[in-house]
Amino acid sequence: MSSEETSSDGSTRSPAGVVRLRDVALRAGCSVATASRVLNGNNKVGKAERERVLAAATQLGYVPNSSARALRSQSTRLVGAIIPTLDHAIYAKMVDGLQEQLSALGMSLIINTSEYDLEREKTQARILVGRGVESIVLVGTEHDPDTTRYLRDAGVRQIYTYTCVVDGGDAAVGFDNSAAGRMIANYLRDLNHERIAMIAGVTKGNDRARLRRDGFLEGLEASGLSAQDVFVIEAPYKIENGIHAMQSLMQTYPRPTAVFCGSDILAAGAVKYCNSHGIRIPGDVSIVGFDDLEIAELVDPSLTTVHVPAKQMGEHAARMLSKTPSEKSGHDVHELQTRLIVRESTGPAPA
Amino acid sequence: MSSEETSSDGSTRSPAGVVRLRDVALRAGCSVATASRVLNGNNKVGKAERERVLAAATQLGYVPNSSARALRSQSTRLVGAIIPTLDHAIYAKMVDGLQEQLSALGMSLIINTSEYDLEREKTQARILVGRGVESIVLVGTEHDPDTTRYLRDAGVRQIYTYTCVVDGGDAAVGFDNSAAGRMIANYLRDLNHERIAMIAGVTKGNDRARLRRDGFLEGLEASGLSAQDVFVIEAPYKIENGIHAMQSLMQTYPRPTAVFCGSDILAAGAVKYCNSHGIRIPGDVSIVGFDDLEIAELVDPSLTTVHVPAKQMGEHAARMLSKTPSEKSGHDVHELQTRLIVRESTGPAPA
DNA sequence: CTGTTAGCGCATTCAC
DNA sequence: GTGAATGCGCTAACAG
Repeated sequence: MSSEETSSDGSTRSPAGVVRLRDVALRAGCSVATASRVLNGNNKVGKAERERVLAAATQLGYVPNSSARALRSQSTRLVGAIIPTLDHAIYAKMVDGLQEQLSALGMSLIINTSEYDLEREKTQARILVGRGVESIVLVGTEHDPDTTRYLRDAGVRQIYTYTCVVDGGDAAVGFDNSAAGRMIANYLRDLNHERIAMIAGVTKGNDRARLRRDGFLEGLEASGLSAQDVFVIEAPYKIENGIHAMQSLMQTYPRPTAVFCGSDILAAGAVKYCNSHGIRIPGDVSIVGFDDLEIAELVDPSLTTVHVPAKQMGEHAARMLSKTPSEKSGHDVHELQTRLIVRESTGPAPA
Repeated sequence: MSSEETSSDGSTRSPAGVVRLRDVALRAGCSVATASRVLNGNNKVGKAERERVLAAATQLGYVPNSSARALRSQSTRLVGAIIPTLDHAIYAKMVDGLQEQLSALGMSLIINTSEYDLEREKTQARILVGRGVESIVLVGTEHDPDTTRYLRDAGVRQIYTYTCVVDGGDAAVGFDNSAAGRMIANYLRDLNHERIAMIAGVTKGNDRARLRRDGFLEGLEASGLSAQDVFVIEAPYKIENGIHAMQSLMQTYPRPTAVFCGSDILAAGAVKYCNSHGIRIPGDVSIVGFDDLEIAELVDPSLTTVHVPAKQMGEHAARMLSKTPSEKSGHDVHELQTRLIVRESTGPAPA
């Protein structure tokens, strides 16, 4: 049995009605090679021939088979991204920007989620390599050494995001988490807070959370406060965790007068706890978030937080990817600026 | 020049360090055909041979080249999704669930965004077909006829989400937007509200927004209220739009005592407006949202809203995709249940 | 400028 | 059961 059918107009088509390059060439009266050249913008083709090919392609609605193209040319224009989860606006925004730019640059994006698990990340990386991605966008600098090595061996470019540290990767676009932490430390100290606590994200396998915390503690030390006295609770980025962590903190003695949260999500939970327990913000306690998500403006009082340009980060990563690595000599780091957004949730330490 | 290198152990590898099936076969001491059979679960292979192949594959870290596999087998195990934007939790959650299940089922996901533009959606669909996706997940039932026809001609399955209406598609997983609208109408009427308004999403090109509105108006009519008297404002799902729309509504006379918002985002804006203008919720006005996002619980007062099982929707879509269409006779619709979540933002109409 | 030729890596038919 | 041979659709080298 033949896998082809001969339709009434004499052309030969695949069963699914998919138009192949051969069909275009047939209609244009040239060889597939010529048709291929035209469709790939190769200049060395006669004007008349070129026009006929273009016309045929349009009329037939030709769409190149990217599997074949990829197999042959070793170029897929495919990029992969492995992020912790899409169910967190800070990552969804980044991916949104990444996708948008990539699409404009003629590349496609395959996404996978790791659920903050470096093991899972490794598995997903292998899958993406199998899919033929030429680059891979990862979150943060900390990864399983196997992952990094594997990707390097496979010739896949690694772009780290939300960080400025390239380490084993090829490029990074993000911001200085440690400096952001220090900035908050200074801000709270300038408001005369002395009893300060932090609700951090889980630092295991998460360098962003760790650097934020460390930078914060460093900043406090530098201002004459002992980091020993700073109570730090770690919790996954969920509202309930913010609530419970704040509850724990409010039961310590002496109570902190300021709490820095590693994410607006945690901060929103903290605010919720205070509101429902008669703890005034910022009268009794000041709360600082991180990320500047929509919720920062919606909670009452609105959150003082650190703005993270997530979408721009994704867009910039896409642009980095569109450049061939050779254009860039060695490691390529692009630092974006975070900035403190002062709203209603912070104030001077109570007298 | 050869494109291969002979490494010290005598095996032949591609320059990029990628392991091919040939390498596995070589190490296992069999032909590529046998290796292929083993790796594809073909039964007709001797036990000893099978074990050796499996071992070799593991040791070498073999990952099949999916371009080659796709080209040969005409099966890519690739699915595409076109959603309005990732910068809206309701879609990000769905994609999160979709991706997770797809990954577990050995399929990969390419995402594209349309920004609520049906023209853009058409373009993205062509790109995805070129990428070889076997199915495509779309949001809603309303699409450019060209898109629908094109996908059908290309043999690509269309799964619609957030809706129960298949129309030109092959399957749908979602909920009854119209029924949800009616449910809210009944709920507000039971609370004795008579002056009722709505802040809807943009209905052009968005059947979900339109059905929600129409169902709501139908429900009000059925309860004896004239839809003529119901003021409806349309606005994109942005907080500021919720603020401005609420401002407009509060300047009408007589003021509505209840406002149904087509999204929690709009509702959150509405709440924010009221809070900053001394309008009591629900004392002066009741507000109902839609989606049940995290913000619904964070705003003060917390939002009465309609719960939409976005993540489950994505998960279910993935499962539908894993079944071959032939297993399902014709159109396949899966309806998920929405439910009313009553919180603090609603109460009886003021006397 | 254009056509002919030769694979990319893999699954699969056909012999054995 | 197993291996050799074939070609999926396309691009790139090589002739002409």
